[in-house]
Amino acid sequence: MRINTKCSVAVHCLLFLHEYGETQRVTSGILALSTGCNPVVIRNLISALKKAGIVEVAGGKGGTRLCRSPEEITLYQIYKAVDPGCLDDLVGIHPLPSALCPIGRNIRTVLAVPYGKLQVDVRKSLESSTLADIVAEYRNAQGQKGQ
Amino acid sequence: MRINTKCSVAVHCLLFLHEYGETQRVTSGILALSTGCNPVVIRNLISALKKAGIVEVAGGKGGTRLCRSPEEITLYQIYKAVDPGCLDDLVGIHPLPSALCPIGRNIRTVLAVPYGKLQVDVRKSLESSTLADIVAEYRNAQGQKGQ
DNA sequence: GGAGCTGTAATTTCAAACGTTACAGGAGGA
DNA sequence: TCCTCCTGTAACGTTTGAAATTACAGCTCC
Repeated sequence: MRINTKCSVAVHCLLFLHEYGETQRVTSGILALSTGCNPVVIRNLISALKKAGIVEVAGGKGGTRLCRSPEEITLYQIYKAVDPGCLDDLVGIHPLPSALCPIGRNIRTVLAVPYGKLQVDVRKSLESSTLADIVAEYRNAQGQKGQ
Repeated sequence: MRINTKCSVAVHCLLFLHEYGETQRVTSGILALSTGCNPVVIRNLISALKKAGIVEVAGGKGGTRLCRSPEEITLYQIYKAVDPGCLDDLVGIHPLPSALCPIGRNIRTVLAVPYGKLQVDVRKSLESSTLADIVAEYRNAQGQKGQ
Protein backbone atom coordinates (compact mmCIF):
# COMPACT_ATOMS: atom_id res chain seq x y z
CA MET A 1 0.00 0.00 0.00
CA ARG A 2 1.97 2.84 -1.27
CA ILE A 3 0.69 6.05 -2.72
CA ASN A 4 2.59 7.30 -5.63
CA THR A 5 5.52 9.69 -5.13
CA LYS A 6 3.92 12.17 -7.52
CA CYS A 7 1.70 13.55 -4.80
CA SER A 8 4.65 14.51 -2.60
CA VAL A 9 6.46 16.13 -5.49
CA ALA A 10 3.33 18.10 -6.35
CA VAL A 11 3.03 19.38 -2.78
CA HIS A 12 6.71 20.31 -2.86
CA CYS A 13 6.17 22.32 -6.04
CA LEU A 14 3.09 24.10 -4.73
CA LEU A 15 4.84 24.99 -1.50
CA PHE A 16 7.75 26.34 -3.54
CA LEU A 17 5.37 28.39 -5.67
CA HIS A 18 3.67 29.80 -2.61
CA GLU A 19 6.95 30.88 -1.05
CA TYR A 20 8.77 32.12 -4.15
CA GLY A 21 6.22 32.31 -6.98
CA GLU A 22 5.45 35.97 -6.37
CA THR A 23 8.98 37.26 -6.38
CA GLN A 24 10.63 35.21 -9.09
CA ARG A 25 9.84 33.31 -12.27
CA VAL A 26 9.64 29.64 -11.34
CA THR A 27 10.36 27.30 -14.24
CA SER A 28 10.22 23.53 -14.46
CA GLY A 29 14.02 23.53 -14.40
CA ILE A 30 14.11 25.25 -11.01
CA LEU A 31 11.49 22.91 -9.56
CA ALA A 32 13.42 19.95 -10.96
CA LEU A 33 16.52 21.09 -9.09
CA SER A 34 14.64 21.63 -5.84
CA THR A 35 12.76 18.32 -5.93
CA GLY A 36 15.52 16.21 -7.46
CA CYS A 37 13.19 15.04 -10.21
CA ASN A 38 13.44 15.24 -13.95
CA PRO A 39 12.11 18.45 -15.57
CA VAL A 40 9.75 16.45 -17.76
CA VAL A 41 8.20 14.84 -14.70
CA ILE A 42 7.67 18.30 -13.24
CA ARG A 43 6.13 19.61 -16.44
CA ASN A 44 3.67 16.74 -16.47
CA LEU A 45 2.71 17.43 -12.86
CA ILE A 46 2.34 21.16 -13.45
CA SER A 47 0.31 20.45 -16.54
CA ALA A 48 -2.10 18.32 -14.49
CA LEU A 49 -2.33 20.99 -11.78
CA LYS A 50 -3.08 23.57 -14.47
CA LYS A 51 -5.97 21.52 -15.83
CA ALA A 52 -7.33 21.32 -12.29
CA GLY A 53 -7.23 25.11 -12.01
CA ILE A 54 -4.69 25.14 -9.21
CA VAL A 55 -1.85 26.91 -11.03
CA GLU A 56 -1.43 29.02 -14.13
CA VAL A 57 1.48 28.75 -16.53
CA ALA A 58 2.90 31.59 -18.61
CA GLY A 59 3.42 30.48 -22.19
CA GLY A 60 6.63 31.27 -24.06
CA LYS A 61 8.93 32.75 -21.50
CA GLY A 62 7.68 30.30 -18.90
CA GLY A 63 6.97 30.43 -15.19
CA THR A 64 4.19 29.07 -12.97
CA ARG A 65 2.06 30.69 -10.25
CA LEU A 66 -0.62 29.59 -7.85
CA CYS A 67 -4.03 30.82 -8.90
CA ARG A 68 -6.01 29.99 -5.77
CA SER A 69 -5.45 30.79 -2.11
CA PRO A 70 -3.71 28.02 -0.14
CA GLU A 71 -6.74 27.62 2.14
CA GLU A 72 -8.73 26.53 -0.87
CA ILE A 73 -6.29 23.84 -2.03
CA THR A 74 -6.69 20.47 -0.30
CA LEU A 75 -4.40 17.47 -0.54
CA TYR A 76 -7.28 15.58 -2.08
CA GLN A 77 -7.51 18.07 -4.93
CA ILE A 78 -3.79 17.84 -5.54
CA TYR A 79 -3.86 14.10 -5.44
CA LYS A 80 -6.83 13.81 -7.74
CA ALA A 81 -5.34 16.28 -10.22
CA VAL A 82 -2.01 14.53 -10.36
CA ASP A 83 -3.23 10.95 -10.37
CA PRO A 84 -6.96 10.71 -11.03
CA GLY A 85 -8.58 7.38 -10.34
CA CYS A 86 -5.85 6.38 -7.96
CA LEU A 87 -8.30 6.14 -5.08
CA ASP A 88 -10.13 3.48 -7.02
CA ASP A 89 -8.32 0.20 -6.52
CA LEU A 90 -6.59 1.46 -3.41
CA VAL A 91 -6.15 -2.12 -2.32
CA GLY A 92 -5.14 -4.62 -4.98
CA ILE A 93 -7.20 -7.77 -5.50
CA HIS A 94 -5.76 -11.05 -6.75
CA PRO A 95 -6.73 -11.23 -10.42
CA LEU A 96 -7.51 -14.91 -10.89
CA PRO A 97 -9.68 -16.38 -8.13
CA SER A 98 -11.23 -19.67 -9.18
CA ALA A 99 -14.66 -19.44 -10.80
CA LEU A 100 -15.29 -22.99 -9.65
CA CYS A 101 -15.26 -21.94 -5.99
CA PRO A 102 -18.22 -20.01 -4.56
CA ILE A 103 -15.84 -17.82 -2.63
CA GLY A 104 -13.73 -17.19 -5.71
CA ARG A 105 -16.82 -16.08 -7.60
CA ASN A 106 -17.92 -13.63 -4.92
CA ILE A 107 -14.69 -12.31 -3.45
CA ARG A 108 -14.66 -9.11 -5.49
CA THR A 109 -18.21 -8.21 -4.53
CA VAL A 110 -17.51 -8.96 -0.90
CA LEU A 111 -14.30 -6.96 -0.70
CA ALA A 112 -15.93 -3.98 -2.40
CA VAL A 113 -17.67 -3.11 0.88
CA PRO A 114 -14.70 -2.58 3.24
CA TYR A 115 -12.54 -1.21 0.44
CA GLY A 116 -15.20 1.29 -0.55
CA LYS A 117 -15.36 2.44 3.05
CA LEU A 118 -11.59 2.81 3.13
CA GLN A 119 -11.68 4.89 -0.01
CA VAL A 120 -14.20 7.29 1.54
CA ASP A 121 -12.14 7.58 4.72
CA VAL A 122 -8.93 8.25 2.79
CA ARG A 123 -10.67 10.90 0.78
CA LYS A 124 -11.97 12.61 3.90
CA SER A 125 -8.53 12.54 5.43
CA LEU A 126 -6.91 14.11 2.38
CA GLU A 127 -9.66 16.70 2.16
CA SER A 128 -8.97 17.82 5.71
CA SER A 129 -5.40 18.92 4.94
CA THR A 130 -4.87 22.13 2.98
CA LEU A 131 -1.86 23.78 1.42
CA ALA A 132 -2.27 26.48 4.06
CA ASP A 133 -1.58 23.87 6.77
CA ILE A 134 1.48 22.76 4.86
CA VAL A 135 2.75 26.32 4.56
CA ALA A 136 2.25 26.89 8.28
CA GLU A 137 4.08 23.70 9.10
CA TYR A 138 6.93 24.65 6.77
CA ARG A 139 7.41 28.07 8.32
CA ASN A 140 7.27 26.51 11.74
CA ALA A 141 9.93 23.93 10.83
CA GLN A 142 12.15 26.62 9.39
CA GLY A 143 11.76 28.81 12.45
CA GLN A 144 12.88 26.01 14.78
CA LYS A 145 16.07 25.59 12.84
CA GLY A 146 16.72 29.30 12.95
CA GLN A 147 17.00 29.46 9.20
CA MET B 1 -1.35 4.28 -4.05
CA ARG B 2 -1.97 0.64 -4.07
CA ILE B 3 -2.18 -1.64 -1.11
CA ASN B 4 -0.64 -4.95 -1.66
CA THR B 5 -2.68 -7.83 -3.07
CA LYS B 6 -1.68 -10.01 -0.12
CA CYS B 7 -4.35 -8.49 2.08
CA SER B 8 -7.12 -9.51 -0.31
CA VAL B 9 -5.74 -13.01 -0.63
CA ALA B 10 -5.55 -13.30 3.16
CA VAL B 11 -9.19 -12.25 3.54
CA HIS B 12 -10.12 -14.77 0.86
CA CYS B 13 -8.35 -17.53 2.79
CA LEU B 14 -9.92 -16.60 6.11
CA LEU B 15 -13.37 -16.47 4.58
CA PHE B 16 -12.73 -19.89 3.08
CA LEU B 17 -11.60 -21.23 6.43
CA HIS B 18 -14.66 -19.83 8.15
CA GLU B 19 -17.03 -21.46 5.65
CA TYR B 20 -15.27 -24.79 5.17
CA GLY B 21 -12.59 -25.09 7.85
CA GLU B 22 -14.84 -26.95 10.27
CA THR B 23 -15.98 -29.64 7.87
CA GLN B 24 -12.89 -30.38 5.85
CA ARG B 25 -9.10 -30.24 6.06
CA VAL B 26 -8.01 -27.07 4.26
CA THR B 27 -4.47 -27.23 2.91
CA SER B 28 -2.36 -24.62 1.17
CA GLY B 29 -2.97 -26.49 -2.08
CA ILE B 30 -6.73 -26.04 -1.81
CA LEU B 31 -6.41 -22.37 -0.95
CA ALA B 32 -4.02 -21.93 -3.87
CA LEU B 33 -6.63 -23.35 -6.22
CA SER B 34 -9.39 -21.17 -4.83
CA THR B 35 -7.39 -17.94 -4.86
CA GLY B 36 -5.42 -18.58 -8.03
CA CYS B 37 -2.15 -17.97 -6.21
CA ASN B 38 0.90 -20.12 -5.77
CA PRO B 39 0.86 -22.54 -2.79
CA VAL B 40 4.07 -21.05 -1.44
CA VAL B 41 2.50 -17.62 -1.38
CA ILE B 42 -0.41 -19.06 0.57
CA ARG B 43 1.88 -20.81 3.02
CA ASN B 44 3.70 -17.58 3.70
CA LEU B 45 0.42 -15.78 4.32
CA ILE B 46 -0.89 -18.52 6.57
CA SER B 47 2.39 -18.55 8.41
CA ALA B 48 2.05 -14.84 9.12
CA LEU B 49 -1.56 -15.24 10.24
CA LYS B 50 -0.46 -18.03 12.56
CA LYS B 51 2.16 -15.82 14.19
CA ALA B 52 -0.55 -13.23 14.76
CA GLY B 53 -2.71 -15.84 16.52
CA ILE B 54 -5.48 -15.70 13.93
CA VAL B 55 -5.23 -19.27 12.67
CA GLU B 56 -3.73 -22.54 13.82
CA VAL B 57 -1.97 -24.99 11.57
CA ALA B 58 -1.79 -28.75 12.06
CA GLY B 59 1.77 -29.95 11.61
CA GLY B 60 2.57 -33.00 9.54
CA LYS B 61 -0.71 -34.00 7.96
CA GLY B 62 -1.57 -30.35 7.38
CA GLY B 63 -4.72 -28.26 7.52
CA THR B 64 -5.56 -24.79 8.87
CA ARG B 65 -8.39 -23.51 11.09
CA LEU B 66 -9.48 -20.18 12.47
CA CYS B 67 -8.71 -19.89 16.15
CA ARG B 68 -10.66 -16.75 16.98
CA SER B 69 -14.26 -15.76 16.35
CA PRO B 70 -14.79 -13.66 13.21
CA GLU B 71 -16.10 -10.72 15.24
CA GLU B 72 -12.69 -10.49 16.86
CA ILE B 73 -10.72 -10.39 13.61
CA THR B 74 -10.42 -6.95 12.02
CA LEU B 75 -9.04 -6.09 8.60
CA TYR B 76 -6.36 -4.11 10.34
CA GLN B 77 -5.15 -7.19 12.22
CA ILE B 78 -5.06 -9.17 8.99
CA TYR B 79 -3.25 -6.43 7.17
CA LYS B 80 -0.73 -5.91 9.91
CA ALA B 81 -0.06 -9.63 10.22
CA VAL B 82 0.45 -10.13 6.53
CA ASP B 83 2.44 -7.01 5.78
CA PRO B 84 3.66 -5.29 8.94
CA GLY B 85 4.99 -1.80 8.55
CA CYS B 86 3.05 -1.24 5.39
CA LEU B 87 1.10 1.61 6.93
CA ASP B 88 4.35 3.40 7.46
CA ASP B 89 5.30 5.13 4.24
CA LEU B 90 1.79 4.93 2.93
CA VAL B 91 2.56 7.81 0.61
CA GLY B 92 5.92 7.75 -1.13
CA ILE B 93 8.24 10.75 -0.87
CA HIS B 94 10.72 11.69 -3.55
CA PRO B 95 14.09 10.52 -2.27
CA LEU B 96 16.44 13.27 -3.39
CA PRO B 97 15.14 16.76 -2.68
CA SER B 98 17.89 19.35 -2.88
CA ALA B 99 19.65 20.10 0.39
CA LEU B 100 20.53 23.49 -1.03
CA CYS B 101 16.90 24.55 -1.06
CA PRO B 102 15.12 25.41 2.20
CA ILE B 103 12.02 23.60 1.01
CA GLY B 104 14.02 20.57 -0.03
CA ARG B 105 15.56 20.41 3.45
CA ASN B 106 12.20 20.56 5.21
CA ILE B 107 9.82 18.75 2.91
CA ARG B 108 9.97 15.46 4.80
CA THR B 109 9.21 17.07 8.13
CA VAL B 110 6.38 19.05 6.63
CA LEU B 111 4.76 16.11 4.85
CA ALA B 112 4.97 13.97 7.99
CA VAL B 113 1.98 15.85 9.45
CA PRO B 114 -0.74 15.16 6.85
CA TYR B 115 0.67 11.72 6.08
CA GLY B 116 0.65 10.77 9.75
CA LYS B 117 -2.96 11.84 9.95
CA LEU B 118 -3.78 9.74 6.89
CA GLN B 119 -2.13 6.74 8.47
CA VAL B 120 -4.26 7.06 11.58
CA ASP B 121 -7.43 7.41 9.51
CA VAL B 122 -6.60 4.37 7.38
CA ARG B 123 -5.95 2.36 10.47
CA LYS B 124 -9.28 3.33 12.00
CA SER B 125 -11.05 2.46 8.79
CA LEU B 126 -9.48 -0.99 8.63
CA GLU B 127 -10.19 -1.56 12.31
CA SER B 128 -13.87 -0.91 11.77
CA SER B 129 -14.30 -3.85 9.37
CA THR B 130 -14.31 -7.36 10.80
CA LEU B 131 -14.27 -10.82 9.28
CA ALA B 132 -17.82 -11.19 10.59
CA ASP B 133 -18.91 -8.34 8.30
CA ILE B 134 -17.16 -10.04 5.40
CA VAL B 135 -18.88 -13.34 6.13
CA ALA B 136 -22.27 -11.61 6.30
CA GLU B 137 -21.62 -9.86 3.02
CA TYR B 138 -20.55 -13.12 1.41
CA ARG B 139 -23.65 -14.99 2.46
CA ASN B 140 -25.76 -12.10 1.31
CA ALA B 141 -24.07 -12.06 -2.11
CA GLN B 142 -24.53 -15.79 -2.45
CA GLY B 143 -28.18 -15.60 -1.47
CA GLN B 144 -28.91 -13.03 -4.15
CA LYS B 145 -27.51 -15.28 -6.84
CA GLY B 146 -29.51 -18.20 -5.53
CA GLN B 147 -26.38 -20.25 -5.11
C1' DG C 1 8.95 -46.18 6.54
C1' DG C 2 6.42 -43.68 3.10
C1' DA C 3 3.14 -40.18 1.56
C1' DG C 4 1.67 -35.65 1.99
C1' DC C 5 1.86 -31.56 4.15
C1' DT C 6 4.27 -27.18 6.18
C1' DG C 7 8.23 -23.71 6.57
C1' DT C 8 11.53 -21.09 4.40
C1' DA C 9 15.41 -19.66 1.52
C1' DA C 10 17.02 -18.53 -3.14
C1' DT C 11 16.12 -17.44 -7.71
C1' DT C 12 13.47 -15.92 -11.72
C1' DT C 13 9.80 -13.43 -14.02
C1' DC C 14 7.16 -9.57 -14.91
C1' DA C 15 4.67 -5.24 -14.83
C1' DA C 16 4.29 -0.61 -13.44
C1' DA C 17 6.61 3.59 -12.01
C1' DC C 18 9.98 6.68 -13.16
C1' DG C 19 13.66 8.83 -15.80
C1' DT C 20 15.30 10.21 -20.27
C1' DT C 21 15.52 11.68 -24.97
C1' DA C 22 13.57 14.16 -28.62
C1' DC C 23 11.15 17.58 -30.84
C1' DA C 24 7.23 20.71 -32.13
C1' DG C 25 5.07 25.17 -30.74
C1' DG C 26 4.73 29.71 -28.51
C1' DA C 27 6.42 34.29 -26.38
C1' DG C 28 9.41 37.88 -25.73
C1' DG C 29 13.88 40.31 -26.16
C1' DA C 30 17.84 41.76 -29.14
C1' DT D 1 12.69 39.25 -37.78
C1' DC D 2 15.34 35.95 -35.74
C1' DC D 3 17.09 33.71 -31.64
C1' DT D 4 16.68 31.94 -27.22
C1' DC D 5 14.26 29.86 -23.54
C1' DC D 6 10.47 27.79 -21.97
C1' DT D 7 6.29 24.49 -22.19
C1' DG D 8 3.72 20.28 -23.89
C1' DT D 9 3.78 15.67 -25.19
C1' DA D 10 5.06 11.38 -27.35
C1' DA D 11 8.21 7.53 -27.43
C1' DC D 12 11.60 4.81 -25.45
C1' DG D 13 14.80 2.86 -21.80
C1' DT D 14 15.61 1.65 -17.02
C1' DT D 15 14.78 0.26 -12.55
C1' DT D 16 12.45 -1.51 -8.61
C1' DG D 17 9.49 -4.30 -6.10
C1' DA D 18 5.73 -7.79 -6.10
C1' DA D 19 4.63 -12.24 -7.16
C1' DA D 20 5.67 -16.85 -9.03
C1' DT D 21 8.64 -20.60 -9.00
C1' DT D 22 11.99 -24.00 -7.60
C1' DA D 23 14.08 -26.57 -4.10
C1' DC D 24 14.57 -28.92 0.02
C1' DA D 25 14.49 -29.92 5.09
C1' DG D 26 11.31 -31.26 8.89
C1' DC D 27 7.13 -33.06 10.84
C1' DT D 28 2.90 -36.40 11.49
C1' DC D 29 0.00 -39.78 10.76
C1' DC D 30 -1.28 -44.01 8.48
